[in-house]
Amino acid sequence: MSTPLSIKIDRSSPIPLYHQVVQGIEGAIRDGSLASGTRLENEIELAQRLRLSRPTIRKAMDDLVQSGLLVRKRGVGTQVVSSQIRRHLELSSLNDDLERAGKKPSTSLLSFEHIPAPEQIQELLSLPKDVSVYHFTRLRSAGGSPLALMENWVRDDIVELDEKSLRTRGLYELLREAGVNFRLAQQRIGATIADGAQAEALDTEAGSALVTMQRTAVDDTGRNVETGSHVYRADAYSFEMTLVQR
Amino acid sequence: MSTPLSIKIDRSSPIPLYHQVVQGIEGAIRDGSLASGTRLENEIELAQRLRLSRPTIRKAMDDLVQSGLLVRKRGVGTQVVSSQIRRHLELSSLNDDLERAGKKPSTSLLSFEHIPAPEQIQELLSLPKDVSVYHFTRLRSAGGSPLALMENWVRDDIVELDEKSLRTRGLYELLREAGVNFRLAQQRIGATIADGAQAEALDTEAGSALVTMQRTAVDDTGRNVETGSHVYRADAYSFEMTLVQR
DNA sequence: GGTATGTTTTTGTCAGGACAATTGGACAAG
DNA sequence: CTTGTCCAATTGTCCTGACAAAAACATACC
Repeated sequence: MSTPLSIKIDRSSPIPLYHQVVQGIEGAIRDGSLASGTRLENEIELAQRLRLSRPTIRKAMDDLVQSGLLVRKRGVGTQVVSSQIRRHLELSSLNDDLERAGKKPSTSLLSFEHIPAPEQIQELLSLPKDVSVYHFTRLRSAGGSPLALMENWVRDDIVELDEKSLRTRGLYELLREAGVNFRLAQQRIGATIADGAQAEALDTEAGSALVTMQRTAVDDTGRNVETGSHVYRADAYSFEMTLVQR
Repeated sequence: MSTPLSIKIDRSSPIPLYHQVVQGIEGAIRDGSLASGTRLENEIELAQRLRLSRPTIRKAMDDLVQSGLLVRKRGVGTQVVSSQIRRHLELSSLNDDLERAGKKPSTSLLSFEHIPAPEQIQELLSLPKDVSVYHFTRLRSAGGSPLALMENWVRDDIVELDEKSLRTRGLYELLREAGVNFRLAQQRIGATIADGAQAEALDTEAGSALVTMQRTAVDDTGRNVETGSHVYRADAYSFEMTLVQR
């Protein structure tokens, strides 16, 4: 019944053992050797076969259940989840999404300023009084057609931004490079109707549907690094996510 | 520096110990005795004080980090995250806001049928050939004003539905009662503009913005139980979520 | 034939211990 | 004053072991 799983464990690797198991199972699911609905070996057997302890296996399983690839049931076993349901909603950026999809994103910088934080932004980012912000708007296109209009505020005591780097690189890429480790983001997704300016920028018509997204991102030290307000052409973008019952 | 935390552990309770710790810390954060940014005691100390093992404490912390209430850093400690973000996390949607404002949601059933599954639905739910579906549309209102138009398909080999119960009870309530344990849901959020029929049902104007959501839900045995397509008035609803970097 | 009642399988919870990796600060060296 | 080095604190990883709880299945009994 249970499918034997071939995973290589490299004990000299710097990658934690449990994560090697995660990668192994993830890979097996992706390349089809673990079909959806298959029952895995039980934890104890798997642990013995890989010469790992049961807690290590369980830690790996926990991660996979959390990311929605496996389903566990006491007394029954662990199954690969239905293949319709898959992946998503990581803390990623539009830029990452597009690159992953193999589309070449391009960005044009519509405005850029370095200013004292407006009151509302100061509150949103919980800024000390003396910290200023970068404020800029960008237009992101993929495959030649405009996709998103993005307005962002970034505190200036963490990273130094300039127009040139924003033209060529993604914001999250730049922040990560500056040593920012994102931990949390809070976002709200809604809808609106394109006004004249938005329609023109996005090469669509006033009155067409737009997806709106506001996001505030927090780094590992608890600072609110960035907040932004984005609009996407609804005919070209939607948010996909997998929710896991805990 | 670290704040001493008073949590009661009841070893005779059926609630797992680690979850009692989760509840305790959650409570302390919510009622303000653990202010945002506070550093917790370190894991070992906390474990000793509560007379629990470190793995148990860690399991609790894992859950709290996952749900976005805590942030950990090796060599440094564990902190309560910014209250700004937390506030958003609690008001999870405008719908909740409405409920909290004392406006009771109500539902009316607009259509109901029990039919063989259309091809597209059969595929979405991975249905065997002989399974039929319930197909119905509902209108959800809050405080007297319409909020959402919901169209759903449910496979008929898991639960028996009728018009009467759908008028008075929520769909998920009915499914849970029938013994369905949800584990996963995949959803897609986008935007559109209201057509004539939608506008009329939602008491708004054609051409106004709507938030769209398609969802497919999976139970603990891996079956796709339900799929639905909902539209919300954008001026009354948005999706709010907290993403956690893993 | 149907209904209890065990029995087995499997995941869930919990303990205690050991060492590794990272961070931040103190302190010394240049 | 800057840079490098070491140390202490703290979380991260991994192990062994044990028992509880739930589910599925087989068996015995009426």
